[in-house]
Amino acid sequence: MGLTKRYNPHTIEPQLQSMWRDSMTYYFNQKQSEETYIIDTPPPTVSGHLHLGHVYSYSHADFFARFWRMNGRNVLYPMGFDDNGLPTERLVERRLKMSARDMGRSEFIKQCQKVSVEAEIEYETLWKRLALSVDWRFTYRTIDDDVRRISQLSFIDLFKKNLIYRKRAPTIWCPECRTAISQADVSDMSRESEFVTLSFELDGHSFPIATTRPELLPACVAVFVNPDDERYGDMIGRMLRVPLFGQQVKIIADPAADPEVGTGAVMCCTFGDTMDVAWWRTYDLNLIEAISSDGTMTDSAGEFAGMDITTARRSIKEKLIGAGLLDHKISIEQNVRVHERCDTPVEYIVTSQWFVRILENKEKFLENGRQVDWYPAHMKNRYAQWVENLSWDWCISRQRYYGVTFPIWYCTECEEVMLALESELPVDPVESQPGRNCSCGNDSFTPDRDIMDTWATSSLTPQLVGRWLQKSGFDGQIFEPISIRTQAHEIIRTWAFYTIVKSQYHFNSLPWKTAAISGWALSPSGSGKISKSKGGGPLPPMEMIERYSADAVRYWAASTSLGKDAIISQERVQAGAKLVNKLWNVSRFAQRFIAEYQPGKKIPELSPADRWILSGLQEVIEQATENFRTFDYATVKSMLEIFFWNELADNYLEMAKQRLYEGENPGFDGARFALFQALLNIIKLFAPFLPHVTEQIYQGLFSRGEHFKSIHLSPWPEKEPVLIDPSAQEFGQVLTQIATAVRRYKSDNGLSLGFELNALQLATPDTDFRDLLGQAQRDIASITRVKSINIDTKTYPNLTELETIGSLHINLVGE
RNA sequence: GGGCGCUUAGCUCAGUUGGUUAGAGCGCUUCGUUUACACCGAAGAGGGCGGGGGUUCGAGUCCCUCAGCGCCCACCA
Repeated sequence: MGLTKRYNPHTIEPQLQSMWRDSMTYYFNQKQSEETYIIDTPPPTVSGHLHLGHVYSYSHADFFARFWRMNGRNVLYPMGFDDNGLPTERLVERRLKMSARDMGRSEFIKQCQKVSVEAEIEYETLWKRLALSVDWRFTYRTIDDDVRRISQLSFIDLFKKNLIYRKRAPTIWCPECRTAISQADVSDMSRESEFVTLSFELDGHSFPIATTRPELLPACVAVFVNPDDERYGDMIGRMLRVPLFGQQVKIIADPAADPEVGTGAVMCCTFGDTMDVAWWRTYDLNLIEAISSDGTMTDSAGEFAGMDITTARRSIKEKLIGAGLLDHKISIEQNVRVHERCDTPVEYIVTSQWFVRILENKEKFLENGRQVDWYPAHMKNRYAQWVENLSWDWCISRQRYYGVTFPIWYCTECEEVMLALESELPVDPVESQPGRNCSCGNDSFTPDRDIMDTWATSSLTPQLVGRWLQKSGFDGQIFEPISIRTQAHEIIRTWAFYTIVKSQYHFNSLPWKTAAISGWALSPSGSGKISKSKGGGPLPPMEMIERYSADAVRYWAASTSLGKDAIISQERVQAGAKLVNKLWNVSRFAQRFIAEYQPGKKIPELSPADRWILSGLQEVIEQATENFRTFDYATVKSMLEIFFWNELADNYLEMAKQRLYEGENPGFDGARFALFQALLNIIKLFAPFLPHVTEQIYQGLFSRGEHFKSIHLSPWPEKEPVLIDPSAQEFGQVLTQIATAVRRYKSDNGLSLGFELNALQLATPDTDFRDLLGQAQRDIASITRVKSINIDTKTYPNLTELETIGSLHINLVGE
């Protein structure tokens, strides 16, 4: 099969994708005994729209998959979909403009499933079009039965190991989503806020206290001052009267109260922030719940009961002003903690939730983090810092609907937990009953109606991928660390951390040996000029692929190294498209000489140019391989590009052309051999990045000789030590410089590069140098288009001097 | 407040363990249809590597320091 004149990615790419699918190119071989390479790639969560950030980091995983596959590993590269949980729920609520509560549990779940399926199709279509070399037979969905079974089993295992507990306690709460959330679900948001100073009352006198949250006055249970604050020294232990609400609260001294802030006295409410929670615990204070789980004020707020938080704050302030109890207010920039899924400020309210014990094992998790190889290495710090700063156990229960249910019921008599049996999993406790008696003899139970945090399930992806407990999968079960986790940096604190937790608790092992952390793709809009000059933001991934090709988009994704954020750049994608085209054209040029050719065992006689390019090739093979092993795909890509374009295409081919065109001549075999080797190896090295064009070239020129059905199943290049020749590489530089000197002459004189010059004189007193130049006569003549080359010991008068390189003088004869 | 990363041509980025005149792509200038390619080729212009100090025969490359940007974490009455 020959190469067509033009390479059209829009038709070829889908054709190749079908071919790979039909010939099961990316299948993991379950029977094969070769070393496996198992990839734990993020199951994307339903987000509503796909962007190039997805393409960016998933491409990186695919580079590794393809590299290791060509290196003989039996690669298992599955895809998953994290369809359960709040992201899907939020999306459904947004789309239908209706809350889950209003829709009803079963209808809502139905809608979530529908949206999940649609989103998954969209993802799968994109992944396939991008040519991720996924084995789609192993796809998992976090809402599927077998995944729910594993997730519930995980719960039961943790329960039996006493690593999980249920407790009624202050919990981080999202009033918008009306569920408990975990520390990891919280992020910061900066906003304008009003810091007001209120008059508390001490023995008939005003006692000013500043706060941003006057609506919490009904929940005020104490006031704290710093023990060293002279203003308050004699007031400690006395009682204050809370404005408007009238309850009496004690003044307590605690070093955490900062004399510099506000009036130095701070009210403690149950609960305004984590400090309040800590004080409440330490001093065993009263509990007054001012805010209910739906984000409205409770009866404790008296006339303000039922108002939402913002309205209550405003109303209470107005009332305070009216009563002359609000001294003054100032505007401040305040950082508030918000639920990252909806940006709603979180509250701390007392509820019963399930927690996984993580605080007591921080040290172990830090140790495990140190044992993982992080790429880039500094991502390890990010993990460590998160673990060190953890201050809550992992709350895994959510008062939501679409997710994995807890496999438990509570006895209506003694409230003891009844676990489902492993054989019953997956189970929805709302839909069934234990069918056996509680240890107290009672046979009536209430189900746990919550669902699990989505991370409680996705933290098991190494086990899902490893087919934990599935007899239908591999022989045996894979619990040992799998090869690699690829993910972006923002979910180190969630996905990476929780995965380490689960593997530790279930198997006392690491989940994976290596974590490769990608950065983000950033929109160019923030950086000014680019978006202005090109108009508008980045294209959606599918449009980008359609406009330029999947290979071109992948090229962009390979252009910024692991861990770094990449600006989305159409220019960069375009450069990828040009590279694809160049690869095609070089191959079309080569086709004429190597289509029927198969190099023999014996290396033919090589010209200096042949030796130069072949030695350079060995160096590229070696360095590309080394860099790929340390996940530095970006260096590999750029090194290949320079070698291919600047050295092979721009210079070597010009040096070899004469010998190639002439056919049977003493230099022909060498040129053909070098061209064959260089091109075959280059397309193999490019294959992980540009799977389509390299495959098409391989099918056209090389597969017949190599006997592999796909370049992606062919072996990765290995360097040939006999072809390594440092002096040839040095001399290659000289050849290039001679070419440049002549090209400059033509350029300066407005001559075409094809213009035939009569004679070139190369003069040097160095005998060995002259000998080499003699061997390279045809190489030089070919690239310079000079009819004759005179090699002399010294220059003569009346020559046009073009360049001097060391002892070598390059002169033009008689023009 | 703590941590991490970044700061190299107009733009987007490479610059290995410190070593000759700092690189690429895009953009720009001039020129050019050579039996692969105008999605091309050639020749150029353009930066002295954020500021300052130091180590060294020699530093984008190591050390100190300052500044700006970004991210993470903490605080956030």
